[in-house]
Amino acid sequence: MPTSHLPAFEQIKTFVKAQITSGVWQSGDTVPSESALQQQFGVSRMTVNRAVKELAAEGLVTRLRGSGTVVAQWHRISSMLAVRDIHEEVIERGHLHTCRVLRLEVVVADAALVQALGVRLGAPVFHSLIVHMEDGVAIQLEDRHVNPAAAPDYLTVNFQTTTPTQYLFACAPLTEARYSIEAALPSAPEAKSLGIGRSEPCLVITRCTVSGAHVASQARLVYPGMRYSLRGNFAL
Amino acid sequence: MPTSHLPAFEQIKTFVKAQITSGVWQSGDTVPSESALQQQFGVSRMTVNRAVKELAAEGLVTRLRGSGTVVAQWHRISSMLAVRDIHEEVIERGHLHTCRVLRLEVVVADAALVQALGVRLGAPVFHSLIVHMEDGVAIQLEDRHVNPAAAPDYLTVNFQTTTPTQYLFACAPLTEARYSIEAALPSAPEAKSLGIGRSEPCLVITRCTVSGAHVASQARLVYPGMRYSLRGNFAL
DNA sequence: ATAGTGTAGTTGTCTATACAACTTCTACAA
DNA sequence: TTGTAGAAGTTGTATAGACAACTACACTAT
Repeated sequence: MPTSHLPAFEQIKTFVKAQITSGVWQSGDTVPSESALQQQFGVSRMTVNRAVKELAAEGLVTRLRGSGTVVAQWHRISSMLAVRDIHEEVIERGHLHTCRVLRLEVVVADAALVQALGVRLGAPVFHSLIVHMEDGVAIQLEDRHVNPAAAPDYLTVNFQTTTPTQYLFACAPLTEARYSIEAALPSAPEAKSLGIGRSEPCLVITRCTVSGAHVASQARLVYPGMRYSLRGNFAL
Repeated sequence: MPTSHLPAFEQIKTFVKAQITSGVWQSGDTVPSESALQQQFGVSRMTVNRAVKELAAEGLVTRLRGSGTVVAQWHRISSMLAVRDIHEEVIERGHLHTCRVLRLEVVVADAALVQALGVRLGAPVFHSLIVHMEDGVAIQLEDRHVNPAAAPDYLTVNFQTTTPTQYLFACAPLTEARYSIEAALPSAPEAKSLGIGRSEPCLVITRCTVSGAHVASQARLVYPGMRYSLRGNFAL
Protein backbone atom coordinates (compact mmCIF):
# COMPACT_ATOMS: atom_id res chain seq x y z
CA MET A 1 0.00 0.00 0.00
CA PRO A 2 1.74 3.19 -1.13
CA THR A 3 0.88 5.34 1.88
CA SER A 4 3.26 7.98 0.60
CA HIS A 5 0.85 8.70 -2.25
CA LEU A 6 -2.13 9.07 0.03
CA PRO A 7 -3.29 12.57 0.91
CA ALA A 8 -1.61 14.01 3.97
CA PHE A 9 -4.80 14.01 6.04
CA GLU A 10 -5.27 10.31 5.29
CA GLN A 11 -1.75 9.55 6.42
CA ILE A 12 -2.40 11.32 9.68
CA LYS A 13 -5.64 9.40 10.15
CA THR A 14 -3.84 6.15 9.44
CA PHE A 15 -1.16 7.02 11.97
CA VAL A 16 -3.65 7.80 14.72
CA LYS A 17 -5.69 4.69 13.94
CA ALA A 18 -2.55 2.57 14.12
CA GLN A 19 -1.66 3.96 17.53
CA ILE A 20 -5.14 3.10 18.77
CA THR A 21 -5.49 -0.35 17.24
CA SER A 22 -2.01 -1.37 18.32
CA GLY A 23 -2.88 -0.43 21.87
CA VAL A 24 -0.19 2.23 22.22
CA TRP A 25 -2.93 4.77 22.87
CA GLN A 26 -5.67 3.27 25.04
CA SER A 27 -9.21 4.38 25.73
CA GLY A 28 -9.13 7.64 27.62
CA ASP A 29 -5.57 8.53 26.65
CA THR A 30 -5.08 12.01 25.28
CA VAL A 31 -4.23 12.39 21.63
CA PRO A 32 -1.49 14.92 20.73
CA SER A 33 -2.86 18.38 20.09
CA GLU A 34 -3.31 19.70 16.60
CA SER A 35 -0.23 21.89 16.87
CA ALA A 36 1.85 18.91 18.01
CA LEU A 37 0.70 16.74 15.10
CA GLN A 38 1.20 19.71 12.80
CA GLN A 39 4.88 19.89 13.73
CA GLN A 40 5.29 16.11 13.66
CA PHE A 41 3.97 15.78 10.13
CA GLY A 42 5.08 19.15 8.80
CA VAL A 43 1.66 20.15 7.50
CA SER A 44 -0.66 23.04 8.18
CA ARG A 45 -3.04 22.95 11.10
CA MET A 46 -6.06 22.81 8.79
CA THR A 47 -4.87 19.47 7.46
CA VAL A 48 -4.42 18.04 10.95
CA ASN A 49 -7.80 19.47 11.90
CA ARG A 50 -9.47 17.69 9.04
CA ALA A 51 -7.87 14.38 9.92
CA VAL A 52 -8.80 14.48 13.59
CA LYS A 53 -12.23 15.91 12.91
CA GLU A 54 -13.03 12.98 10.65
CA LEU A 55 -11.78 10.51 13.25
CA ALA A 56 -14.12 12.17 15.73
CA ALA A 57 -17.00 11.81 13.26
CA GLU A 58 -16.16 8.12 12.97
CA GLY A 59 -16.34 7.80 16.72
CA LEU A 60 -12.72 6.81 17.32
CA VAL A 61 -11.83 9.90 19.33
CA THR A 62 -13.71 12.47 21.36
CA ARG A 63 -12.90 16.14 21.13
CA LEU A 64 -13.63 18.95 23.56
CA ARG A 65 -12.95 22.52 22.67
CA GLY A 66 -10.50 24.09 25.06
CA SER A 67 -9.54 20.76 26.54
CA GLY A 68 -8.19 18.40 23.94
CA THR A 69 -8.73 15.11 22.14
CA VAL A 70 -8.93 11.71 23.80
CA VAL A 71 -9.31 8.16 22.49
CA ALA A 72 -13.01 7.28 22.64
CA GLN A 73 -14.30 4.84 25.22
CA TRP A 74 -16.17 2.51 22.91
CA HIS A 75 -15.69 2.04 19.27
CA ARG A 76 -18.79 1.65 17.23
CA ILE A 77 -20.05 -0.62 14.57
CA SER A 78 -21.68 1.63 12.07
CA SER A 79 -23.46 4.21 14.12
CA MET A 80 -26.26 1.96 15.18
CA LEU A 81 -24.86 -1.30 16.40
CA ALA A 82 -22.34 -0.10 18.92
CA VAL A 83 -20.18 -2.76 20.44
CA ARG A 84 -21.48 -1.93 23.85
CA ASP A 85 -21.30 -3.57 27.14
CA ILE A 86 -24.51 -5.17 28.36
CA HIS A 87 -23.66 -3.96 31.85
CA GLU A 88 -23.54 -0.32 30.78
CA GLU A 89 -26.69 -0.77 28.75
CA VAL A 90 -28.67 -2.02 31.72
CA ILE A 91 -27.24 0.59 34.09
CA GLU A 92 -28.15 3.27 31.57
CA ARG A 93 -31.78 2.18 31.78
CA GLY A 94 -31.57 2.64 35.53
CA HIS A 95 -31.82 -1.06 36.32
CA LEU A 96 -29.77 -3.61 38.17
CA HIS A 97 -27.40 -5.82 36.26
CA THR A 98 -26.39 -9.21 37.58
CA CYS A 99 -25.01 -12.29 35.91
CA ARG A 100 -24.50 -15.97 36.44
CA VAL A 101 -21.40 -17.70 35.09
CA LEU A 102 -22.49 -21.12 33.88
CA ARG A 103 -19.23 -22.16 32.30
CA LEU A 104 -15.66 -20.93 32.27
CA GLU A 105 -13.33 -23.49 30.80
CA VAL A 106 -10.85 -24.59 28.20
CA VAL A 107 -12.19 -26.53 25.26
CA VAL A 108 -10.50 -28.13 22.28
CA ALA A 109 -10.97 -26.42 18.94
CA ASP A 110 -13.27 -28.27 16.61
CA ALA A 111 -13.73 -27.55 12.92
CA ALA A 112 -16.15 -24.66 13.51
CA LEU A 113 -13.77 -22.91 15.90
CA VAL A 114 -10.85 -23.42 13.54
CA GLN A 115 -12.89 -21.63 10.92
CA ALA A 116 -14.04 -18.84 13.20
CA LEU A 117 -10.96 -18.10 15.27
CA GLY A 118 -8.18 -19.17 12.96
CA VAL A 119 -6.59 -21.54 15.47
CA ARG A 120 -5.29 -25.03 14.77
CA LEU A 121 -7.48 -28.08 15.09
CA GLY A 122 -7.26 -29.41 18.62
CA ALA A 123 -5.72 -26.20 20.00
CA PRO A 124 -7.03 -24.95 23.36
CA VAL A 125 -9.72 -22.29 23.25
CA PHE A 126 -11.32 -20.46 26.19
CA HIS A 127 -15.05 -20.76 26.55
CA SER A 128 -17.46 -18.82 28.74
CA LEU A 129 -21.20 -19.12 29.08
CA ILE A 130 -22.86 -16.33 31.02
CA VAL A 131 -26.47 -15.34 31.63
CA HIS A 132 -27.01 -11.61 32.03
CA MET A 133 -30.00 -10.41 34.00
CA GLU A 134 -31.77 -7.10 34.24
CA ASP A 135 -33.54 -6.71 37.57
CA GLY A 136 -33.33 -10.47 37.98
CA VAL A 137 -34.82 -11.32 34.59
CA ALA A 138 -32.59 -13.05 32.05
CA ILE A 139 -32.17 -10.89 28.96
CA GLN A 140 -29.02 -12.22 27.32
CA LEU A 141 -27.19 -15.49 27.07
CA GLU A 142 -23.59 -14.87 26.11
CA ASP A 143 -21.85 -17.87 24.64
CA ARG A 144 -18.29 -16.81 23.90
CA HIS A 145 -15.16 -18.46 22.57
CA VAL A 146 -11.92 -16.57 23.06
CA ASN A 147 -8.60 -16.95 21.30
CA PRO A 148 -5.94 -17.50 24.01
CA ALA A 149 -3.45 -15.57 21.90
CA ALA A 150 -5.53 -12.42 22.29
CA ALA A 151 -6.40 -12.73 25.97
CA PRO A 152 -4.15 -15.25 27.78
CA ASP A 153 -5.58 -14.48 31.23
CA TYR A 154 -9.23 -14.73 30.26
CA LEU A 155 -9.98 -17.61 32.62
CA THR A 156 -8.73 -15.76 35.68
CA VAL A 157 -11.08 -12.80 35.29
CA ASN A 158 -13.85 -12.37 37.83
CA PHE A 159 -16.87 -11.97 35.60
CA GLN A 160 -19.06 -10.93 38.51
CA THR A 161 -17.34 -7.54 38.43
CA THR A 162 -16.05 -7.33 34.87
CA THR A 163 -17.95 -8.35 31.76
CA PRO A 164 -16.17 -10.21 28.98
CA THR A 165 -16.78 -7.24 26.68
CA GLN A 166 -15.08 -4.88 29.10
CA TYR A 167 -12.12 -7.18 29.62
CA LEU A 168 -11.59 -7.92 25.95
CA PHE A 169 -11.77 -4.26 25.05
CA ALA A 170 -9.05 -3.53 27.56
CA CYS A 171 -6.60 -6.26 26.54
CA ALA A 172 -7.36 -6.66 22.83
CA PRO A 173 -8.24 -3.35 21.12
CA LEU A 174 -10.94 -3.82 18.51
CA THR A 175 -9.92 -3.36 14.91
CA GLU A 176 -12.65 -5.15 13.01
CA ALA A 177 -15.94 -6.87 13.61
CA ARG A 178 -18.44 -8.91 11.66
CA TYR A 179 -21.91 -9.60 12.85
CA SER A 180 -25.18 -11.05 11.79
CA ILE A 181 -28.65 -10.73 13.26
CA GLU A 182 -31.21 -13.43 12.85
CA ALA A 183 -34.26 -14.94 14.42
CA ALA A 184 -34.05 -18.47 15.73
CA LEU A 185 -35.47 -20.81 18.32
CA PRO A 186 -33.30 -21.48 21.34
CA SER A 187 -31.76 -24.88 21.86
CA ALA A 188 -32.97 -26.83 24.86
CA PRO A 189 -30.12 -25.77 27.18
CA GLU A 190 -30.36 -22.19 25.97
CA ALA A 191 -34.07 -22.07 26.74
CA LYS A 192 -33.42 -23.52 30.16
CA SER A 193 -30.68 -21.01 30.93
CA LEU A 194 -32.84 -18.10 29.91
CA GLY A 195 -35.91 -19.45 31.62
CA ILE A 196 -38.08 -19.39 28.52
CA GLY A 197 -39.93 -21.93 26.47
CA ARG A 198 -38.31 -23.75 23.59
CA SER A 199 -40.83 -22.29 21.17
CA GLU A 200 -40.18 -18.67 22.11
CA PRO A 201 -38.35 -16.97 19.26
CA CYS A 202 -35.06 -15.27 20.04
CA LEU A 203 -32.96 -12.59 18.46
CA VAL A 204 -29.53 -14.05 17.86
CA ILE A 205 -26.56 -11.79 17.27
CA THR A 206 -23.38 -13.53 16.23
CA ARG A 207 -20.34 -11.36 16.44
CA CYS A 208 -16.77 -12.02 15.52
CA THR A 209 -14.21 -9.46 16.68
CA VAL A 210 -10.73 -9.03 15.30
CA SER A 211 -7.85 -7.44 17.16
CA GLY A 212 -4.73 -6.89 15.13
CA ALA A 213 -3.65 -10.16 13.57
CA HIS A 214 -5.88 -12.37 15.72
CA VAL A 215 -9.55 -13.12 15.68
CA ALA A 216 -9.98 -12.32 19.34
CA SER A 217 -13.35 -13.81 20.04
CA GLN A 218 -16.58 -15.10 18.70
CA ALA A 219 -19.77 -14.46 20.60
CA ARG A 220 -23.27 -15.79 20.19
CA LEU A 221 -25.70 -13.51 21.99
CA VAL A 222 -29.22 -14.85 22.46
CA TYR A 223 -31.98 -12.44 23.48
CA PRO A 224 -35.49 -13.59 24.32
CA GLY A 225 -37.73 -12.07 21.68
CA MET A 226 -40.32 -10.92 24.16
CA ARG A 227 -37.85 -9.04 26.30
CA TYR A 228 -35.57 -7.34 23.84
CA SER A 229 -35.64 -5.43 20.59
CA LEU A 230 -33.11 -3.39 18.70
CA ARG A 231 -34.31 0.11 18.10
CA GLY A 232 -33.01 2.85 15.92
CA ASN A 233 -33.82 6.29 14.76
CA PHE A 234 -32.79 8.33 11.82
CA ALA A 235 -33.42 11.99 11.12
CA LEU A 236 -32.79 13.60 7.77
CA MET B 1 -34.17 27.93 16.20
CA PRO B 2 -31.84 30.85 15.55
CA THR B 3 -30.34 29.67 12.30
CA SER B 4 -28.64 33.03 11.89
CA HIS B 5 -26.37 32.18 14.81
CA LEU B 6 -25.42 28.83 13.39
CA PRO B 7 -22.07 28.49 11.64
CA ALA B 8 -22.15 29.30 7.95
CA PHE B 9 -21.43 25.74 6.87
CA GLU B 10 -24.38 24.53 8.97
CA GLN B 11 -26.68 27.03 7.33
CA ILE B 12 -25.64 25.79 3.92
CA LYS B 13 -26.20 22.19 4.99
CA THR B 14 -29.62 23.11 6.32
CA PHE B 15 -30.49 24.84 3.07
CA VAL B 16 -29.51 21.87 0.94
CA LYS B 17 -31.30 19.45 3.23
CA ALA B 18 -34.44 21.55 3.05
CA GLN B 19 -34.38 21.54 -0.75
CA ILE B 20 -34.10 17.76 -0.70
CA THR B 21 -36.67 17.00 1.99
CA SER B 22 -39.18 19.42 0.50
CA GLY B 23 -38.84 17.66 -2.82
CA VAL B 24 -37.59 20.70 -4.73
CA TRP B 25 -34.46 18.75 -5.52
CA GLN B 26 -35.26 15.11 -6.28
CA SER B 27 -33.08 12.04 -6.42
CA GLY B 28 -30.67 12.38 -9.31
CA ASP B 29 -31.00 16.14 -9.63
CA THR B 30 -27.76 18.07 -9.74
CA VAL B 31 -26.86 20.24 -6.77
CA PRO B 32 -25.44 23.70 -7.55
CA SER B 33 -21.67 23.70 -7.84
CA GLU B 34 -19.48 24.92 -5.03
CA SER B 35 -18.79 28.19 -6.78
CA ALA B 36 -22.51 28.78 -7.31
CA LEU B 37 -23.27 28.17 -3.64
CA GLN B 38 -20.28 30.28 -2.72
CA GLN B 39 -21.75 33.28 -4.54
CA GLN B 40 -25.26 32.58 -3.27
CA PHE B 41 -24.20 32.57 0.38
CA GLY B 42 -21.30 35.00 0.12
CA VAL B 43 -18.79 32.70 1.79
CA SER B 44 -15.49 31.21 0.76
CA ARG B 45 -15.32 28.03 -1.26
CA MET B 46 -13.75 26.10 1.61
CA THR B 47 -16.86 26.72 3.68
CA VAL B 48 -19.15 25.47 0.92
CA ASN B 49 -16.82 22.54 0.38
CA ARG B 50 -17.07 21.55 4.03
CA ALA B 51 -20.86 21.72 3.99
CA VAL B 52 -21.30 19.61 0.87
CA LYS B 53 -18.54 17.22 1.83
CA GLU B 54 -20.31 16.47 5.10
CA LEU B 55 -23.60 15.95 3.31
CA ALA B 56 -21.83 13.47 1.06
CA ALA B 57 -20.44 11.69 4.13
CA GLU B 58 -23.98 11.48 5.51
CA GLY B 59 -25.09 9.88 2.27
CA LEU B 60 -27.51 12.60 1.17
CA VAL B 61 -25.61 13.56 -1.95
CA THR B 62 -23.09 11.90 -4.23
CA ARG B 63 -20.07 13.79 -5.52
CA LEU B 64 -17.88 13.06 -8.52
CA ARG B 65 -14.75 15.03 -9.17
CA GLY B 66 -14.89 16.78 -12.48
CA SER B 67 -18.57 16.16 -12.87
CA GLY B 68 -20.55 17.61 -10.02
CA THR B 69 -22.84 16.83 -7.10
CA VAL B 70 -26.20 15.08 -7.35
CA VAL B 71 -28.88 14.19 -4.83
CA ALA B 72 -28.30 10.59 -3.76
CA GLN B 73 -30.57 7.80 -4.89
CA TRP B 74 -31.32 6.26 -1.53
CA HIS B 75 -31.02 7.84 1.81
CA ARG B 76 -29.67 5.67 4.52
CA ILE B 77 -30.54 4.88 8.05
CA SER B 78 -27.28 4.94 9.88
CA SER B 79 -24.81 3.34 7.58
CA MET B 80 -25.99 -0.15 8.20
CA LEU B 81 -29.73 -0.25 7.93
CA ALA B 82 -30.22 1.43 4.61
CA VAL B 83 -33.80 2.04 3.63
CA ARG B 84 -33.35 -0.12 0.61
CA ASP B 85 -35.66 -1.59 -1.85
CA ILE B 86 -36.15 -5.34 -1.61
CA HIS B 87 -36.23 -5.45 -5.39
CA GLU B 88 -32.77 -3.94 -5.71
CA GLU B 89 -31.49 -6.14 -2.94
CA VAL B 90 -32.57 -9.33 -4.70
CA ILE B 91 -31.34 -8.14 -8.09
CA GLU B 92 -27.99 -7.32 -6.52
CA ARG B 93 -27.64 -10.93 -5.43
CA GLY B 94 -28.23 -11.93 -9.04
CA HIS B 95 -31.60 -13.49 -8.40
CA LEU B 96 -35.10 -13.05 -9.72
CA HIS B 97 -37.52 -10.89 -7.80
CA THR B 98 -41.26 -11.42 -8.08
CA CYS B 99 -44.12 -10.47 -5.84
CA ARG B 100 -47.72 -11.26 -5.16
CA VAL B 101 -50.13 -8.53 -4.13
CA LEU B 102 -52.47 -10.06 -1.56
CA ARG B 103 -54.29 -6.89 -0.60
CA LEU B 104 -54.53 -3.34 -1.90
CA GLU B 105 -57.35 -1.48 -0.25
CA VAL B 106 -58.68 1.34 1.86
CA VAL B 107 -59.19 0.65 5.53
CA VAL B 108 -60.55 2.75 8.35
CA ALA B 109 -58.06 4.01 10.91
CA ASP B 110 -58.26 2.24 14.24
CA ALA B 111 -56.56 3.36 17.43
CA ALA B 112 -53.22 1.82 16.50
CA LEU B 113 -53.13 3.57 13.14
CA VAL B 114 -54.14 6.87 14.73
CA GLN B 115 -51.14 6.51 16.99
CA ALA B 116 -48.74 5.46 14.23
CA LEU B 117 -49.75 7.67 11.34
CA GLY B 118 -51.23 10.67 13.11
CA VAL B 119 -54.54 10.53 11.26
CA ARG B 120 -57.99 10.96 12.82
CA LEU B 121 -59.96 8.00 14.10
CA GLY B 122 -62.06 6.58 11.28
CA ALA B 123 -60.11 8.37 8.56
CA PRO B 124 -59.30 6.37 5.42
CA VAL B 125 -55.85 4.77 5.26
CA PHE B 126 -54.32 2.82 2.38
CA HIS B 127 -53.25 -0.70 3.08
CA SER B 128 -51.14 -3.06 1.03
CA LEU B 129 -50.05 -6.60 1.76
CA ILE B 130 -47.40 -7.98 -0.55
CA VAL B 131 -45.28 -11.12 -0.54
CA HIS B 132 -41.83 -10.70 -2.08
CA MET B 133 -40.09 -13.70 -3.53
CA GLU B 134 -36.50 -14.45 -4.45
CA ASP B 135 -36.29 -17.08 -7.16
CA GLY B 136 -39.82 -18.09 -6.28
CA VAL B 137 -39.22 -18.47 -2.55
CA ALA B 138 -41.01 -16.07 -0.22
CA ILE B 139 -38.50 -13.99 1.73
CA GLN B 140 -40.48 -10.97 2.89
CA LEU B 141 -44.04 -10.19 3.82
CA GLU B 142 -44.61 -6.47 3.56
CA ASP B 143 -47.63 -5.25 5.51
CA ARG B 144 -47.86 -1.51 4.92
CA HIS B 145 -50.20 1.27 5.92
CA VAL B 146 -49.88 4.52 4.00
CA ASN B 147 -51.08 7.99 4.90
CA PRO B 148 -53.22 9.23 1.96
CA ALA B 149 -51.95 12.75 2.58
CA ALA B 150 -48.44 11.65 1.66
CA ALA B 151 -49.25 9.47 -1.35
CA PRO B 152 -52.79 10.12 -2.69
CA ASP B 153 -52.41 7.82 -5.71
CA TYR B 154 -50.98 4.87 -3.82
CA LEU B 155 -53.81 2.53 -4.77
CA THR B 156 -53.38 3.08 -8.50
CA VAL B 157 -49.75 1.98 -8.59
CA ASN B 158 -48.89 -1.27 -10.34
CA PHE B 159 -46.87 -3.05 -7.71
CA GLN B 160 -45.79 -5.73 -10.16
CA THR B 161 -43.42 -3.21 -11.70
CA THR B 162 -42.87 -0.73 -8.87
CA THR B 163 -42.31 -1.60 -5.23
CA PRO B 164 -43.99 0.46 -2.51
CA THR B 165 -40.57 1.56 -1.30
CA GLN B 166 -39.69 2.90 -4.75
CA TYR B 167 -43.00 4.67 -5.14
CA LEU B 168 -42.98 6.24 -1.70
CA PHE B 169 -39.43 7.47 -2.12
CA ALA B 170 -40.42 9.20 -5.30
CA CYS B 171 -43.55 10.95 -4.06
CA ALA B 172 -42.75 11.49 -0.39
CA PRO B 173 -39.08 12.28 0.25
CA LEU B 174 -37.83 10.66 3.44
CA THR B 175 -36.95 12.98 6.28
CA GLU B 176 -37.05 10.72 9.28
CA ALA B 177 -37.44 7.08 10.18
CA ARG B 178 -37.84 4.99 13.28
CA TYR B 179 -37.41 1.26 13.30
CA SER B 180 -37.18 -1.69 15.57
CA ILE B 181 -35.92 -5.20 14.99
CA GLU B 182 -37.25 -8.11 16.95
CA ALA B 183 -37.82 -11.83 16.81
CA ALA B 184 -41.37 -13.11 16.81
CA LEU B 185 -43.53 -15.94 15.63
CA PRO B 186 -45.69 -15.26 12.60
CA SER B 187 -49.44 -15.05 12.92
CA ALA B 188 -51.45 -17.77 11.21
CA PRO B 189 -52.15 -15.75 8.04
CA GLU B 190 -48.56 -14.51 7.93
CA ALA B 191 -47.24 -18.04 8.12
CA LYS B 192 -49.59 -19.11 5.38
CA SER B 193 -48.58 -16.22 3.12
CA LEU B 194 -44.90 -16.96 3.57
CA GLY B 195 -45.37 -20.69 3.25
CA ILE B 196 -43.74 -21.48 6.57
CA GLY B 197 -44.81 -23.15 9.77
CA ARG B 198 -46.35 -21.18 12.61
CA SER B 199 -43.52 -22.15 14.90
CA GLU B 200 -40.77 -20.90 12.64
CA PRO B 201 -39.23 -17.75 14.16
CA CYS B 202 -39.19 -14.62 12.04
CA LEU B 203 -37.19 -11.44 12.00
CA VAL B 204 -39.67 -8.57 12.21
CA ILE B 205 -38.64 -5.08 11.22
CA THR B 206 -41.16 -2.39 11.98
CA ARG B 207 -40.42 0.89 10.28
CA CYS B 208 -42.18 4.20 10.45
CA THR B 209 -41.15 6.79 7.87
CA VAL B 210 -41.78 10.51 8.10
CA SER B 211 -41.92 12.86 5.15
CA GLY B 212 -42.13 16.51 6.01
CA ALA B 213 -45.11 17.10 8.29
CA HIS B 214 -46.72 13.70 7.69
CA VAL B 215 -45.97 10.24 8.89
CA ALA B 216 -45.95 8.79 5.39
CA SER B 217 -46.17 5.11 6.12
CA GLN B 218 -45.75 2.34 8.60
CA ALA B 219 -44.42 -0.98 7.44
CA ARG B 220 -44.16 -4.33 9.16
CA LEU B 221 -41.64 -6.49 7.33
CA VAL B 222 -41.60 -10.16 8.26
CA TYR B 223 -38.65 -12.29 7.19
CA PRO B 224 -38.54 -16.07 7.70
CA GLY B 225 -35.69 -16.69 10.12
CA MET B 226 -34.25 -19.56 8.11
CA ARG B 227 -34.05 -17.58 4.90
CA TYR B 228 -32.83 -14.18 5.95
CA SER B 229 -30.32 -12.53 8.24
CA LEU B 230 -29.02 -9.02 8.58
CA ARG B 231 -25.31 -8.88 8.18
CA GLY B 232 -22.84 -6.15 8.85
CA ASN B 233 -19.19 -5.46 8.92
CA PHE B 234 -17.02 -2.93 10.62
CA ALA B 235 -13.37 -2.22 10.04
CA LEU B 236 -11.21 -0.09 12.31
C1' DA C 1 -17.66 9.04 -39.34
C1' DT C 2 -13.81 8.55 -36.05
C1' DA C 3 -10.16 9.57 -33.18
C1' DG C 4 -7.66 12.84 -30.87
C1' DT C 5 -7.05 17.48 -28.72
C1' DG C 6 -8.02 21.27 -26.07
C1' DT C 7 -10.73 23.97 -22.94
C1' DA C 8 -13.94 25.13 -19.43
C1' DG C 9 -16.01 23.58 -15.38
C1' DT C 10 -16.02 20.83 -11.09
C1' DT C 11 -14.32 18.63 -7.06
C1' DG C 12 -10.06 17.19 -4.02
C1' DT C 13 -6.42 18.74 -1.41
C1' DC C 14 -3.41 21.95 0.95
C1' DT C 15 -1.44 26.36 2.84
C1' DA C 16 -0.97 30.32 6.01
C1' DT C 17 -3.49 33.14 8.74
C1' DA C 18 -6.95 34.92 11.79
C1' DC C 19 -10.23 35.22 15.30
C1' DA C 20 -13.70 33.09 18.43
C1' DA C 21 -15.01 30.02 22.14
C1' DC C 22 -13.84 27.23 25.62
C1' DT C 23 -10.93 24.73 29.38
C1' DT C 24 -7.39 24.50 32.58
C1' DC C 25 -4.23 26.17 35.58
C1' DT C 26 -1.75 29.77 38.04
C1' DA C 27 -1.35 33.93 40.54
C1' DC C 28 -3.17 37.20 43.22
C1' DA C 29 -6.44 39.43 46.25
C1' DA C 30 -10.10 39.39 49.65
C1' DT D 1 -9.70 29.44 52.48
C1' DT D 2 -12.09 31.29 48.90
C1' DG D 3 -12.94 33.74 44.83
C1' DT D 4 -11.52 36.37 40.89
C1' DA D 5 -8.72 37.56 37.10
C1' DG D 6 -5.79 36.41 33.69
C1' DA D 7 -2.65 33.75 30.76
C1' DA D 8 -1.74 29.75 28.11
C1' DG D 9 -3.31 26.05 25.53
C1' DT D 10 -6.84 23.75 22.66
C1' DT D 11 -10.44 23.18 19.34
C1' DG D 12 -14.10 25.48 16.07
C1' DT D 13 -14.81 28.24 12.26
C1' DA D 14 -13.74 31.03 8.30
C1' DT D 15 -10.96 33.32 4.56
C1' DA D 16 -8.41 33.85 0.04
C1' DG D 17 -5.71 31.67 -2.79
C1' DA D 18 -3.39 27.88 -5.23
C1' DC D 19 -2.68 23.71 -7.77
C1' DA D 20 -4.02 18.91 -8.97
C1' DA D 21 -7.17 15.53 -10.87
C1' DC D 22 -10.88 14.55 -13.31
C1' DT D 23 -15.18 15.05 -16.49
C1' DA D 24 -17.83 16.65 -20.17
C1' DC D 25 -18.07 18.81 -24.28
C1' DA D 26 -16.86 21.17 -28.44
C1' DC D 27 -13.68 21.33 -31.99
C1' DT D 28 -10.27 19.68 -35.28
C1' DA D 29 -7.65 16.67 -38.13
C1' DT D 30 -7.63 12.35 -40.12
